[in-house]
Amino acid sequence: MAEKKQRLLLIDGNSIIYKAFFALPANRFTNDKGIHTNATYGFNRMLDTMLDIVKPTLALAAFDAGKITFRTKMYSDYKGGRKPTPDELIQQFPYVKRLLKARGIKSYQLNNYEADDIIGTLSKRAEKLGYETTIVTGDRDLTQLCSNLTTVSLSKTGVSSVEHFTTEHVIDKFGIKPSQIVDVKALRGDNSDNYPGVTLIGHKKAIKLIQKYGSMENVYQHLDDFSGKKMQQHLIEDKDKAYLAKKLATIDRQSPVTIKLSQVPYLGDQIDQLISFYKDVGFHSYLMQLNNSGKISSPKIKYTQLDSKHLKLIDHLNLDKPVTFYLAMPEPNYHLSPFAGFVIGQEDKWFVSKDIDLLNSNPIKHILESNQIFKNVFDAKRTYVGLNRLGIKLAHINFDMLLVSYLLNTNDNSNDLGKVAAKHGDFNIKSDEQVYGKGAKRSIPDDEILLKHLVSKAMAINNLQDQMFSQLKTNNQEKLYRQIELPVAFTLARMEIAGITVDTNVLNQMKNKYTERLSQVESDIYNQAGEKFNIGSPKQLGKILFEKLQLPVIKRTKTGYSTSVDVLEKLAGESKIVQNVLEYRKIAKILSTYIDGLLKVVHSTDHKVHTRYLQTLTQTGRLSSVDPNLQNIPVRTPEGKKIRKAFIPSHKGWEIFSFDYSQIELRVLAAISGDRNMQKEFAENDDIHASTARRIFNLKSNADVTPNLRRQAKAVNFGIVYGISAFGLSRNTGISRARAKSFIEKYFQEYPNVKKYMNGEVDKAHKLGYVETISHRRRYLPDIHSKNFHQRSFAERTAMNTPIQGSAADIIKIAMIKMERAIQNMSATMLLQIHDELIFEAPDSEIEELTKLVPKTMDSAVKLDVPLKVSVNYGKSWYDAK
DNA sequence: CGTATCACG
DNA sequence: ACGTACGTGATACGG
Repeated sequence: MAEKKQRLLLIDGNSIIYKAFFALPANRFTNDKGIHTNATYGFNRMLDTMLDIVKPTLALAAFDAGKITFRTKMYSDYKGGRKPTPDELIQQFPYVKRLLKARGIKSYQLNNYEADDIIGTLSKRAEKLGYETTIVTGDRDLTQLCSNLTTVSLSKTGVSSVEHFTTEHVIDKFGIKPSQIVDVKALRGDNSDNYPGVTLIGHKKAIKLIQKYGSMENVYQHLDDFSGKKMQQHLIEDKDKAYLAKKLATIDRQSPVTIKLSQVPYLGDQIDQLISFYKDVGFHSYLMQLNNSGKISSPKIKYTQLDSKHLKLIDHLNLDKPVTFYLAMPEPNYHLSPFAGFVIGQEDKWFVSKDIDLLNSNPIKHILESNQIFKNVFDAKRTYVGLNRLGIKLAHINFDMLLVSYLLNTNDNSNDLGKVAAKHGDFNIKSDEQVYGKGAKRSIPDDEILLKHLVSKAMAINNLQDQMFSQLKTNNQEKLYRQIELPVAFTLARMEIAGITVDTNVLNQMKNKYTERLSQVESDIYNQAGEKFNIGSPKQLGKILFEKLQLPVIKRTKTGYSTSVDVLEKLAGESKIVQNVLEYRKIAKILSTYIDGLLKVVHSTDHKVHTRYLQTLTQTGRLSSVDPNLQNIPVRTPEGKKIRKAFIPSHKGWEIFSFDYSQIELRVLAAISGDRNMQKEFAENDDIHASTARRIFNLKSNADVTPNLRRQAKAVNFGIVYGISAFGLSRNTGISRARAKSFIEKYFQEYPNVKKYMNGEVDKAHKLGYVETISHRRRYLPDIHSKNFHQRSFAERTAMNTPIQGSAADIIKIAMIKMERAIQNMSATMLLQIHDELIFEAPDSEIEELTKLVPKTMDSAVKLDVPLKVSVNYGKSWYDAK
């Protein structure tokens, strides 16, 4: 019987690890211990690709042994002048070697030799035995080893894609045979390895010569061919260099490699080692992949499929302990999503069904609505809204896994239970994308797969609660969770359900008016440009403005000319077409985003829009709003502001109310910095920007402050809140850098504790790795240690800004919870939150009460050393509530 | 699916 | 010398 065909995979360890390091952003890949893992991750990606292609029977990874090799003895400057290997990469060598071992691949190095020589020697031995060899490297020079049995796979910039070089491919691509690569290098040298070839012979000329003469030596046999040319002289003078270069470039295929091919079988993944390795470095996606590959025996999922005849089984649950519940809605928009099924249970008792009607039967309904029985869920708000559609009032939540995960680390803001579970060490849950598919292929899978998936989710919620709660306690975040985030989830759910009424007639009338205005401006622009083009395409617009019409280029983007407002505004003075483009943009934006966009999402049944607040997304603790976003409805321009006329009360004889915190972020700053001067100004109800102007411009009293000075001071106050720099301030206000710098210095003199606060937050971020708000909401800032100036500066500004923006977010959340309780006996309804502003609707009869009650509740939400101020407006539409 | 632009606090 | 203001979402374009 013929012996089994052997396939050998040889890995150029050093080369691949370097390539991976520079291909993937180092700071995107850091584990909990702060160790970079980008090269390790990239290396593993390469392994996946190569193992899949080659399916090796033998495998070895070769590494350089050190700086001193036989080549440095020949030529001391060999590889001289290279930058030292970055620390972040050196750290990863032990990881990569452990990874290789866990994946069943031996690592090998040899004193005095480079990885290339080990690979050259072993591939030669393999050829003699008739083995197929694949060499994976990032170094082109190794293509000199190509033969009919040996392929060189060169990894490209993206780590996992490779280009396979066979003998034919080398000839095709380089125009010479593999063995002639060293001849080319003999003539041209190698800059990166720091040895010269022949003066004035570069890559192209060297190839031409070798194509003609076959080898470097043969070029020297025919020196006469070059008589009379400069090149002859160079060839003669640099002959020694050329011969040395050839020696340096030639891979030693007879090196004293001690390991035998029979000693490097490819063993395949060593599952236990690999799991512990992936856990140590934090490769969650690989753990999930391993899990889904079926290579790990996952815990048995035992469940009972429930039907209407067997609801009695639920009585076996211990209702003194929390019951875990999961409601499956495959679409992101839970106001509209169909229901796919549900799970209810605890510990080792799980009941699952696709029959949603069962939820309205007892004892399930009773359990969900009970104020005595604790429930565990993933995303309380989503679950509440879903159940509300079925007429069930979810109450008494103990553990919301999504919310807790977000509070523990705002960076982990995935909404997928499988991914969140993996972050907390449970790798047995598939992501929804894996189960339902994505894009056009999305569908509900077969019952067995679906039900198992749902049960596995509920089990993860059940299994992770203790561990995640204990972390919450360690972080001192229990109050934040139980008294702010969890209650506000329900407040938000009820606001979303309430929705806000939209008068589509108003929008449709605006649509007609603006469409006509847009086509007028459009034809003006075409006339002024002398041709038709797509005004909405920055590329085409740039061509017209900066090439055809020769307007001065003020700013560029990565891809071409910038045509953003600040650029166009600078050009508007000299050009009518630019004014028209600005007008066109403004109207087009209102039409597409606000008129058409809103009309698309108004529910036909109740004439309302029901936004969804994302409670676990932002890094600061703010909410965001989607589908539609009601936190960015226009207000700054008269044309845009008219959109607000479409937002009206849901009943005749009602009003829309707006309650605004005035300068809440500056007040928070005054409070948490403890700056007496700023506190005093707020206590005395001064115009804060005027007071700032008085201070930085050395005026006697606020009465001396001109509108222009006040405007500049206001900009400085904004800058302070954002984590100021002179550069940022000058850029944003148009004042000189020097002037901006002097403003900031004076500001810090006048408000000394603000400066102390800023420095203190940056220090905290350095020492602890995070900053926090007044309610202990945390934001981790790994980039604070970055060596990259840009990234580090950003982390520093974030350290200053997050406690301010985040504490303001805490305050309004507290106010919302209190507000809901305060109006529970009124008809008034809270509808929207826009960061520092709450929108209500209420009957005329409640105007007086509400306009007193809301500000009182909002300004007493928390106790600060600074008063909070709330302004009130109301009217027949949101537009009129001004 | 990434980039540019622009809407809000 | 370096060279960014903080936090979001929706839309249109174009590869």
